[in-house]
Amino acid sequence: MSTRWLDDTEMTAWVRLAAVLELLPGVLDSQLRRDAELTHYEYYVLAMLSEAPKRTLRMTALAQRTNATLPRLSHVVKRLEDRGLVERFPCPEDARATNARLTAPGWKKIKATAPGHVETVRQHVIDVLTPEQISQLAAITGAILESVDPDGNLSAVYRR
Amino acid sequence: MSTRWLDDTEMTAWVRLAAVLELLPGVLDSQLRRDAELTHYEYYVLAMLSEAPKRTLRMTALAQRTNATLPRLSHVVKRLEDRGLVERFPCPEDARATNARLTAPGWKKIKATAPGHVETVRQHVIDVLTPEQISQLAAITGAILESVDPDGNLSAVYRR
DNA sequence: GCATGATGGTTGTAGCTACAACCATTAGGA
DNA sequence: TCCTAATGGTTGTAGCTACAACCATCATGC
Repeated sequence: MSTRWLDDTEMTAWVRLAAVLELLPGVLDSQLRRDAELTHYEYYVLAMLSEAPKRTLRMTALAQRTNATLPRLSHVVKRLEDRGLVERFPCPEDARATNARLTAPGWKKIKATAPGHVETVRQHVIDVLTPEQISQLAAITGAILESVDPDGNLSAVYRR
Repeated sequence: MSTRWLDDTEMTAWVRLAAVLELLPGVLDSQLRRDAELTHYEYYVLAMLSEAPKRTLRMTALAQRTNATLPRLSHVVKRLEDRGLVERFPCPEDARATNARLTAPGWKKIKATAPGHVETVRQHVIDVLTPEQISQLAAITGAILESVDPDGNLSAVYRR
């Protein structure tokens, strides 16, 4: 079976997407590390908790919302717990499960950090695109996510 | 100064892009690790060398083409050298510089690996998009790269 | 010539992630 | 009532990346 290579247009799109994949996370990480001593992933964990009812989520649900595996989340939450930004406690309804809850310092942290982070996202993504392009980007990334994660095991959030 | 928060459309686009940033690299990495014992970044290094004249590039040029910092590249090339896929030698014109060259086994490796990798890229990105969306993606990622890397210090490749 | 700064690259190390192994609890049958 | 499989989560460890420190060479001005 012969390979279907990429044509020029496809190659341009892919090479640029690959570059974004490589560079953008670093930009987000370094702003957050500099201003808040958080990685982008840690920020996302705090942000998802801050929007949840009672600022509490089960580990599995939190992993799904943050597009991560459970082992990764477990390590990250432990570190956040050591820093006093999050606390864990056993789930009353299911003894297997663990709940993660944002603490008061965690809430203050995310409140203080959000504006700078949103500004960074605007600067490098949103504000460099036209409104049409923003809609296009949502459709394109939606299609990619469908194929990367067809069952929505991770990232339930991106579905409308 | 008050924060300009994201509206619904902007938020959808950003959340999905963030999910792609988190999930797609893992998909690419695991295919390559499974089929060729290479990370996506290592693959890219070999691929850029394979397209260069004499399959040779200076470390700085290679770092630029692969969107990486020099320290990162240096570590990766050392590992590839240990595996016999790449070799390094001092640059004749500038004694400060180092050239990296693809070896014969490295050439065979990239030749054998490329079809499977292209297939993965097609499956998860190219083939899930319409031709219009592929053009849109190139424009969108181009704009993002302009802001992330305005001087083209990294990633000179994405420029037309 | 020879300082001084810029350029090109390597190395050491701390910290995060992936993967696999593992344990506890729950659910579903027979 | 067990037995088994599935679910929910944690832990250990190897391996990669980021950051800073470092060294050598080149270029410039005087």
